[in-house]
Amino acid sequence: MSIDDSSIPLSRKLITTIIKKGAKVTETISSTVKEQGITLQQFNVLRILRGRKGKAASLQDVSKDMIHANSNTTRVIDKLVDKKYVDRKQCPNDRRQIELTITKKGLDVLAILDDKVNTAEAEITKDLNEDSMTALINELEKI
Amino acid sequence: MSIDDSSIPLSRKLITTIIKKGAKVTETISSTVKEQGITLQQFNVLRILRGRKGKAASLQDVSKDMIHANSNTTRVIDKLVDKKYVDRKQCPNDRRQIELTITKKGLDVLAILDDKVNTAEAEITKDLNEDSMTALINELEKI
DNA sequence: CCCTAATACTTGTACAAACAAATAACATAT
DNA sequence: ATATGTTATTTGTTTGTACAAGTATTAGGG
Repeated sequence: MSIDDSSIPLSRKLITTIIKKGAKVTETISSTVKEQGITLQQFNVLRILRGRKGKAASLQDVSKDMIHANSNTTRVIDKLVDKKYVDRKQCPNDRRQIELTITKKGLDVLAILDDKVNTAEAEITKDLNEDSMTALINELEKI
Repeated sequence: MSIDDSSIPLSRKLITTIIKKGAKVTETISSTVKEQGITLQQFNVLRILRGRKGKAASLQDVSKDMIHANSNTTRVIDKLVDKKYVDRKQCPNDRRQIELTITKKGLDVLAILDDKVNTAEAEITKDLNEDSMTALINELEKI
């Protein structure tokens, strides 16, 4: 029973692997963006806002693309506003909503990080070719 | 440029997928073990100790198999000792070390959770066959 | 209009993780 | 024996996450 791993269901092995690799990748990218003093969550928000190309986003718009979407989104954005990477103002049409836009300063930070993150990502996936990556993505999407 | 995703490197797409799926799987298993009032970290420690089949483990032994191995391991174990799921005593040969063993009560909790976790894991991987899972594990190990 | 419900966001609190420093016990060299 | 360094574990502090409740604004039915 402990001679090999045959007693461990394959699904458990896969799930353990996904959890561990997820944690490893998260930590690698986190430490990369931390060089510019931001967290992975903050980095993701900045990228989401940049992706809107000037169009304002509400808090919900941002939340739904985040990994841990919840009430803490407000506080993640607080930090970005403090750093002047994001502008937040009340939406005139619906005063419950907020309008979020990335600032020039925010874009500058992203520009610096783009290269470093690309490099980190390439390093992580260096032992995989394009076909492997495509296959991995497709299979992981079934989970 | 925004008509399809061709401007996004494949490695980034893969890494985003791994991070998201890792978070999703972590949350699913976490909420399963929470039914018995323990966290995923505590659950992992219990399984590590069970795997030693009576042989005592030091804090380091446990730490090196944990996902977030660090100083907080002490506090994770504190909780398990409080719940009487784990015994902790000083090692007589080297009084710096501690000897950790799982109690009957700890084994009982694991027995209850085994079924539930197996079910959750099977549910997560239900759209994958054995070959896909094996392939996934092998490819993920390259990361 | 007024009341109730729904929506959008914020705040409070408890718990967990990251990072750094501290304590205690042992090992080695003198 | 004593000082020095190393190992094993613990503690302190700050930041991040989960969960629940609160506030403000709008929408819709009478």
